[in-house]
Amino acid sequence: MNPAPKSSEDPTPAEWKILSLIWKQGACSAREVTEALANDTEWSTSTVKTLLRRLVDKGHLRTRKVGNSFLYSGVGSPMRFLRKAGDSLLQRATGDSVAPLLAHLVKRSDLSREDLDDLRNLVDQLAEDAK
Amino acid sequence: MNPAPKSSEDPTPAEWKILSLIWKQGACSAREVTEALANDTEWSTSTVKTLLRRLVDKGHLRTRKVGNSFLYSGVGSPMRFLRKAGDSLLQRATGDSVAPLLAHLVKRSDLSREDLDDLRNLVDQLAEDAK
DNA sequence: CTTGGTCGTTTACATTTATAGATGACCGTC
DNA sequence: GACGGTCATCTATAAATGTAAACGACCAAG
Repeated sequence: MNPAPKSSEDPTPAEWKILSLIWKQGACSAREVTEALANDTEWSTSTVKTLLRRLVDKGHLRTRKVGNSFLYSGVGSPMRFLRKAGDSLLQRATGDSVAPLLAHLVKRSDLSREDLDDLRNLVDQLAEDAK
Repeated sequence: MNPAPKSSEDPTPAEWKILSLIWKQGACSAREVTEALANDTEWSTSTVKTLLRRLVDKGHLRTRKVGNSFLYSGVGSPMRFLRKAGDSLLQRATGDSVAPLLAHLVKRSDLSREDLDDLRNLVDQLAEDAK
């Protein structure tokens, strides 16, 4: 069925950096990735290209030939990855720390008023169900 | 001055597993850790001990001699680690995906009614401030 | 058509991580 | 006071990760 994602290995931290950049920017060339990352990192173009290749190998990115070079774009929805990462974060939290952790995340998230409304509705409903 | 926590390096995935276990169980002996992890993993006692040692080296665990063996317990508050992990999770999310991600986490968290109340208050206050 | 730049690919290597066997100290027991 | 079990430590090794130089194809400018 599925195009056999080959090995569904998790991205490494360095790979995450590139992957999330591409989620944010949309499809990018290797050069664009290198430049966009120049703020945080010192990665050489070779390094970036290696990481990109590994992400393609792992099935997280796909390429599209454009002129002489490639455009790299994400495969599958970011949410799939984020959920997985979020779940493992929760697994690390003990019962006592999970509520403060969520509070921290909500504060840091800078949500819009609509998002906050949605979230409140969700919380209300959960509280209802828990009754 | 300080016993030089040496390198405050982040735990690796395998180390996280042990670290969170110890947060949940409180201080544990190497044997207890091995047994508690026997559900998920196939780690030999040697492997567990290596991981424990590395966590001590990195300054994430401290030991206390008890009889012939050691008790390992966490150093510093779990929240410090969780916040850091949470922040990097958020950094991976694009603006569009952060609200659904939080919703997912809140749903998965199985919060108590009190926790839900607290969370709603937080959301209310944030909505207020955002006005 | 040679030069210089840009690309992707190949290969390389040091470090870190995962995983565990071997070793030697210690302790209770027969 | 030798024996069997339990610990922690030391040593070992394969795999993953981070980092990048070297190489060869391609193309635009002189």
